[in-house]
Amino acid sequence: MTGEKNNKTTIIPIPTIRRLPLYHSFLLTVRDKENIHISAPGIAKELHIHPTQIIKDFSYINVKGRTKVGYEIKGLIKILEDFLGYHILRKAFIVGIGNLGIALIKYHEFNNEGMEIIAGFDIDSDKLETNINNLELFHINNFKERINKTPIDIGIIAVPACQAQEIADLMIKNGVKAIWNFSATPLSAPDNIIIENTSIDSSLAMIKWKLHENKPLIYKNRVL
Amino acid sequence: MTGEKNNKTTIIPIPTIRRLPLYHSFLLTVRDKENIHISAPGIAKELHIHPTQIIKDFSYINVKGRTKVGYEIKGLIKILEDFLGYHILRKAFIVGIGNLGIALIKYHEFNNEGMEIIAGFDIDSDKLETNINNLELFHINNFKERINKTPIDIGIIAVPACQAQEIADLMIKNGVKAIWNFSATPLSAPDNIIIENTSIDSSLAMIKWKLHENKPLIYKNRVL
DNA sequence: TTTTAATAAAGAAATATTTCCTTATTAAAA
DNA sequence: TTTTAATAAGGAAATATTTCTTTATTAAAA
Ligand SMILES: NC(=O)c1ccc[n+]([C@@H]2O[C@H](COP(=O)([O-])OP(=O)(O)OC[C@H]3O[C@@H](n4cnc5c(N)ncnc54)[C@H](O)[C@@H]3O)[C@@H](O)[C@H]2O)c1
Ligand SMILES: NC(=O)c1ccc[n+]([C@@H]2O[C@H](COP(=O)([O-])OP(=O)(O)OC[C@H]3O[C@@H](n4cnc5c(N)ncnc54)[C@H](O)[C@@H]3O)[C@@H](O)[C@H]2O)c1
Repeated sequence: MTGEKNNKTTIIPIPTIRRLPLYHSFLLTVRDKENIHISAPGIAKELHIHPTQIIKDFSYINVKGRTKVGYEIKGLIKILEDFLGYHILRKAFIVGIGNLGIALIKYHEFNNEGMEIIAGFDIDSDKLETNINNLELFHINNFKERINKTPIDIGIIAVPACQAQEIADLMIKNGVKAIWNFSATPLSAPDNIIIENTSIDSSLAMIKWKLHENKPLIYKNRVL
Repeated sequence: MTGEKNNKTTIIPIPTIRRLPLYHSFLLTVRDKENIHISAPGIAKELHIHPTQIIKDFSYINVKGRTKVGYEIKGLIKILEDFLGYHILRKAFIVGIGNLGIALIKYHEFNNEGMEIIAGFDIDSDKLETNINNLELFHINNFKERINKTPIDIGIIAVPACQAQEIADLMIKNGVKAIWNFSATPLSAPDNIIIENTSIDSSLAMIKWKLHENKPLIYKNRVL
């Protein structure tokens, strides 16, 4: 949340945090191209984010650019990765080895972004037979036992909406610090538990509403 | 974007739109339970959204509650579905029949939320052999031909980041109105094209940053 | 019937976030 | 070398969003 600037503590806006991985991803695509530097307007053109927004975002994480030149690409990538903790590998369990669960397990990029899924759980024994990246799969009844053996930080929920709260409670009871919820139902949790709702259905709602209204956004350039 | 209130046009905040499907999903879980009504504080307790926020959100779509009683659940569900256009089925193509693409194709709930995926495309011919829900699969080279035969509103991008812009350009050139982008790279598009970036990686970044900072949110109750 | 307490509504205030404006810097062009 | 134009930076302003406060309503309790 905080970044030091001189001595003052500045508060980093949540939307800024959400944009940082976008910058990171974009910068990877321009690294090793002809230029060593990229300017805010240069990024803005591709990402449809206002250039001063980009400069502000970078200033929150104490990144300074050079006038007339911009930002050094590789250095910026490094700073973003450090800030976002890509080099600190957090252990995770995933519950729900369904369609989405399998996609998440197979997505290797998470390892580069600092999350390692080390076990999967399902209530359906048939699902435990499948081999996905050699991931260890267990029945949900074994959750407590496994987490006691290997404590984890992140619990990923990919079960149907009606089961999500139950699994969340199980995770919280067993010391999970952060819950990543892919079900459409928001979860109840104590304030000390980090909850991230990735609601794919909310995204669809946004698209459908924009199609229906067919009006420009209030903040034209807002990407997230 | 707009809701009529008396004669004045009110602007609906984007975060409100994103919360509406969460209310909808939650209300489904309490429908057919003992109570006919639910109050804003009642919803707030489960969803960790401030009760006055909920009342405000509902007021934007002209939903009125009854003092001491709250909101009639079934009627509210209906209004939300109408507002979000769940009953208007929009046609969609999906490009990228990989791990995530398959999960999205298999997710039947989209049909209830007003989106029907009617064809899939990939560059890898092997992928076109797989049978997923009997969906018609084509080589990406046939995109233009297929869209001319059956115009669609929504193009879903589930290809690797480096290919995403190319596919977006193809979609735009062929009249797609809205692009739903699951790749980590934000896309460039003319202003009249609706772009929705569902950045799963941004969500992870948020979790990792909160784990690292271990500080409360500024807006405590913010769920999206 | 009267009182109490829970609630919605509406507007005000507080807070958060983006965009604008002005200045300073500096690479590249003249 | 001097000028020009592109850019970053920092603060101000504008805008957006959430939260608070007050008031009115009404179901339930007394
Ligand atoms: N697939 C998608 O593209 C998609 C899109 C939007 C939202 N979602 C959400 O993601 C979640 C998962 O979706 P899906 O398509 O993978 O569903 P799915 O039905 O394919 O998989 C759900 C899995 O959870 C398991 N499960 C159910 N109850 C369980 C329990 N108590 N403990 C452990 N495992 C349990 C099931 O056996 C199944 O394997 C759902 O909440 C869905 O709404 C998915
Ligand atoms: N799987 C996940 O859980 C996950 C998580 C976060 C982000 N993503 C993003 O979603 C996207 C898809 O991820 P995935 O895991 O399904 O990857 P994947 O590699 O499994 O699938 C990608 C598919 O796209 C196809 N493809 C490549 N170039 C193409 C082209 N030009 N035209 C048509 N098809 C083409 C490939 O043949 C492949 O089938 C990626 O951008 C990824 O970053 C996925």
